[in-house]
Amino acid sequence: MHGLNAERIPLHASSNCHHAPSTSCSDCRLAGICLPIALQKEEVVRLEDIVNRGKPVQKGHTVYHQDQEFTSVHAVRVGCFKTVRTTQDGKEQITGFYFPGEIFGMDGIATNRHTNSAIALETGAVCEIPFDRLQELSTKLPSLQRHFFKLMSSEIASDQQLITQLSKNSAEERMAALFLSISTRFIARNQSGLRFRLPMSRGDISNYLGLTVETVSRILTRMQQAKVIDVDNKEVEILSIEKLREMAAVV
Amino acid sequence: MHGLNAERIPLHASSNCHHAPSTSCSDCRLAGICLPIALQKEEVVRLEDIVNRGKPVQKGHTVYHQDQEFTSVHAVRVGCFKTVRTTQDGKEQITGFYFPGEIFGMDGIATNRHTNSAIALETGAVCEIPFDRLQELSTKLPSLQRHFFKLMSSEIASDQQLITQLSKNSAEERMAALFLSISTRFIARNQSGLRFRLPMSRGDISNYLGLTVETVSRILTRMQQAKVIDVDNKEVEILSIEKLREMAAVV
DNA sequence: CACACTCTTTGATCTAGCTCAATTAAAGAG
DNA sequence: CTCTTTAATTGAGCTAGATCAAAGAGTGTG
Repeated sequence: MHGLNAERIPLHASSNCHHAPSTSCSDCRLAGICLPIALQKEEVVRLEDIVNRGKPVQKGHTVYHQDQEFTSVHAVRVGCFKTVRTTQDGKEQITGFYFPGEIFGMDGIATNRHTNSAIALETGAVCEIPFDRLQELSTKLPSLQRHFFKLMSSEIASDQQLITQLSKNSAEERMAALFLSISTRFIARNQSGLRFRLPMSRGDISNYLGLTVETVSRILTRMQQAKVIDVDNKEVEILSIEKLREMAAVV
Repeated sequence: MHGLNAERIPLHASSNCHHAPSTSCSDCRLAGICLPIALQKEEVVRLEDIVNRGKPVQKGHTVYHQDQEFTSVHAVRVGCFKTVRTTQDGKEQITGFYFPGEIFGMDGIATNRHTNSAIALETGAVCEIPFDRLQELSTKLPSLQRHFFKLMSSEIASDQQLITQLSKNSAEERMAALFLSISTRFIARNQSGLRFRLPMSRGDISNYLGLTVETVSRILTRMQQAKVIDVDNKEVEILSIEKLREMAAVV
């Protein structure tokens, strides 16, 4: 990376750029889509108390490793992360991409060990939320408990959506659906849903969607020829969201 | 169905067959693998209080429909259930099979609507656990809260395992892994893990694994020729669990 | 207990997406 | 800025599993 991408970035809470991570949940610009969304002002203060805010993570570095002891869940502060599961015979499967405000790492709760590794797709930062303290706090703040149940349930729903995609949809449909999902998530953070930079490589996309890099590349050119999107390396412009929706044959 | 299968069945709590569902969680023969497992004796009593026990469900009937309001999670008492997600364009995907003692229906928590339908594969029964009361009770019984987080986390882990299977494994590997999983679950209920009756049709298996019926059928005959399993319609005998494990190339 | 389903198996063929191979473009490193 | 490495594209075949077709086995019904 020769320079910082204007969209993402700041690594130090001390930065005074308007995009800089805040030092508290209350005034974090992601409050509206992250954990605090479910809480009252005075409750957020108690949450802040247990959150370890804004740990920087370099591109390609892991937040936690598969099989490592599970202690915390994480919220994306800056950047984009992927969770990867490695099988006994060495195959790797990306199980999710996580954008700012989204929570990841809930896979380890059942066994107390992570079943995935979490890796930064670009230099970014995460907030760490120790799970035992979160659990304790949840018994006192029913809305937090409810929110967490919901979060895990959403994770289940989105995993099942991917299952359906992998099982029933064509390569083109999967790609269209992924672009729509990414677009939606940019919009949730008040960024353009029609023009954005993909944080992940072609390899990541193909792995996640159960395809090969070659197929992904070919479908991108095909979509470009069909004037559905315009792709220049990682820069994507959606030219026709309607066509994209048609292609996605939504799940 | 001309008669009752010796393995599953009894529909009325009043039955005095030793397989009959009990009228309380405490003396349910599934207590060791169902919800009560996480609780103290006196806590189970409070759980019993909110559980609506042993509702019978006829083969092919649904416990709840996709898009229907979510109010309860369910535990399998007798029989086997599948959860099915129907996409906007009419494709169906089975997202899970559930055996006695297992909990299903947690997909609806996030949106308050079910994202799946749950259908009985054979005549059976479920215990209904109203989620609002469960949530309330969870704030008072931390071990119940913890257990529920774990349950949802397991659901996430098993969905991600299926994702990996669909994305990276061959038809044969998927089938082997499914048989291993079913075997393990029979063992958990103190039934034979080497000889059992499949509760689901070839169509269900193929749908779940992202294959066609024809492929499933062909692989079954191939496995039989290789003396890995012996299949007679729905009756399965595992002849070599080692070979099966090799084939599964475990995820 | 015969009829009408539905489910399962088997065979023949086809194709979406994979594999292999080579080229071009981007990103770091010195 | 040049060099090296890694990522992305494009092309030419190949193959696992799909599709199409038909026969055989189960299951339930009047």
